[in-house]
Amino acid sequence: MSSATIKDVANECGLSVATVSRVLNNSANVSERSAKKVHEAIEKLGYSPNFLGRNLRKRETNVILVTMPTSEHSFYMKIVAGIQQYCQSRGYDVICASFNNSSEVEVRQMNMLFNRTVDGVILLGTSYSADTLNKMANTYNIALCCEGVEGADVLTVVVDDEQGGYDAVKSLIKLGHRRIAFIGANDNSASSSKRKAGYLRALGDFQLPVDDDLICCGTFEYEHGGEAMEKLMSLPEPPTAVFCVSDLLAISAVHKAHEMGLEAGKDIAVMGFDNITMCEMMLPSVSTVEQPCKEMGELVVKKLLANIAAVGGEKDNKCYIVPHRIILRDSTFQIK
Amino acid sequence: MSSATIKDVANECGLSVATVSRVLNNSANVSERSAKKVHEAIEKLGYSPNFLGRNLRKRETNVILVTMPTSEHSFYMKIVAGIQQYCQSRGYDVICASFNNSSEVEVRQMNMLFNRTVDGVILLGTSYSADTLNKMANTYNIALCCEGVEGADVLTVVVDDEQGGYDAVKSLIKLGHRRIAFIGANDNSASSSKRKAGYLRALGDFQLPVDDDLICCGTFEYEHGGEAMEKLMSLPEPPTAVFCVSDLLAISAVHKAHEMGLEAGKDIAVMGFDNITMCEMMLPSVSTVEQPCKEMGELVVKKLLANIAAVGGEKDNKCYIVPHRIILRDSTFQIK
DNA sequence: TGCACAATGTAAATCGTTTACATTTGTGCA
DNA sequence: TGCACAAATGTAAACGATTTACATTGTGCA
Repeated sequence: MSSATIKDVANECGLSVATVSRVLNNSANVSERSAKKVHEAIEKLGYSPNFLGRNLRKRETNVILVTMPTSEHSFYMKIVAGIQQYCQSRGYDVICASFNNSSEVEVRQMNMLFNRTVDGVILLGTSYSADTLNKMANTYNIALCCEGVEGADVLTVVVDDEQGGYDAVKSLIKLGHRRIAFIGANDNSASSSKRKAGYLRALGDFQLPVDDDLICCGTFEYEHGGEAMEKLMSLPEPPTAVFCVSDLLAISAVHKAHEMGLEAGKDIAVMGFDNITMCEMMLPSVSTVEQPCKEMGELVVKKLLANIAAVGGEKDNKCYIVPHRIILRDSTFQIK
Repeated sequence: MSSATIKDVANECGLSVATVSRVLNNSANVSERSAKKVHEAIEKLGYSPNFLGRNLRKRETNVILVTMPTSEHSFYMKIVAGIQQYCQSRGYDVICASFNNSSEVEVRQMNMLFNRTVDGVILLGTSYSADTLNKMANTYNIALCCEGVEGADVLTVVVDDEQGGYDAVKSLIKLGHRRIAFIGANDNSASSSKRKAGYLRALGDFQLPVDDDLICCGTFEYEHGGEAMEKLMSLPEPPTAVFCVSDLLAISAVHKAHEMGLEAGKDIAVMGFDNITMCEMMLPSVSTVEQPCKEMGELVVKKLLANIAAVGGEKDNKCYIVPHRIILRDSTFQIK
């Protein structure tokens, strides 16, 4: 538990630092006898290599930064778990940083990429424009996950949000619902606006009318779900089902319904998106469109590390679509 | 957005590297005119100092590592938010890493401290023994938060768990409950065992009998809450209230009660600990003992940074107690 | 003019590691 | 035995910044 250097190890075992370094990096051309001596010295001194020195020389850090708008959504942490798992097996470390929805803080954090504190960044949502992202991707290794940016030719891993929205609404229709509301963020969010497009396409496919009163666009904040729900259920002809673009909004809607004396899963069907852990814990449990968080995290970091390893070569800037899945629980029900 | 070096900056503004460095480090004896020129050059080149080079020389990294048993509990992320906020204002960065309840991974992560990749570590729960922690604290800067370790003379920030348990149970007693159960982890967890001690003291103070059938020790896992609840409510004489050592366990208990046809807040009172965001979102909302997460995070990192700054001096290894607060919501009720 | 002092430059050392290149050692074969 | 060649090891520069001793220049004031 000390701070021995490679020099100390070299002295201890009577070899040069170069040889010690070679042993450390499993390079060829080291005799077994020397390797053994080095390992003994390392053991004895409790030596572990200093990352700063190593990385300064190697011009890489083996650290991946994950940035997110807020760290308090368990959805993000699920993705981080997937990223971490894959990184662990590849000798990379993961830094998480949330920029609290402040683009100023986000810029500050991205400096870690520019000054080579980290080898790559995965953005779980961003305030950067497609243009800026494209420029960054030229020089540095970045990737988007969960939340794509229209027009950004950057490595991206997302579910098919439009299809997810479509499938969610279709499943409500299959349950007999005809008057289905939408609660989402505004169209600045790519994911929200695509899920809305899916909602509209499903209505169209099943010859259901689009009623603007049933479409509530606002933010991803918890409060918006309840406010929208209150408005919806006070309509002369309220919906029998609500599709929300996030589980948090759905839970807020369930909550507000309860306050209004309505029971989700009986008086009103509520469907979310993401499948955060809370969905199962809620009473009633919340139906949703599952995003395979862990798999998304693993995939995005796998591709990102491949880009980092591809020194001179062409980088992968494709958009990967991972499969979503409808999960019906107690907050939705069949209309008789 | 390039990777200019301090040399490039020096060339750009026609000054020497030394002067640029002096400006960067706010050292005295630099004319305003030069400082201005340097800043302009920095601006123009988009320069930011290479973290590795700087910190290798300065023997510090300005990074704090926060380790936790799992990243998927929002409770931890609330504390991290507090830590981050304070660090941001002090020019420190925060790394989060969860060791997934594996002491092997935890050891691996702590290497970041030993090889000087980070300046200090805050442990939100640990598998290290008091002995090992004490040894570490001799050479390195570490702190415990939320979960203390008995016998560890290490900087610590916690609530008074015993008193928290006491107050929770006392508040249930004040609501008229006489038969109160306990759901907790086993006594390896300092926090759980202290909260249990508080539970027992409260029963004693109010002359209520201790019934071993009402004491369910297991783990912090979600499942344990439900299992314990099932056992409790199947007793010949079931409790009218349950105190759980975490909100997650409480929510699990509420859930199981529901499955058994019992309504928390009406048929059985349930009280948790922590005040995670989910408490307010649940139906019924969950009564709890609040831990001031953000304040705890700020306090622990403030003290840790002070220790880091105190180069030669004596380190602060005190245990700071922050105030908890009882919050009564819908999952508890007055017995008539 | 000359002295003191502030501002700046020069250049080397340093942090811990990796690595290109140089050197030594060892082995097999003629 | 001696030579060639490979294997093993050593040497020293490099990575990018900071720090420092020392040298130089410029400025104001007595």
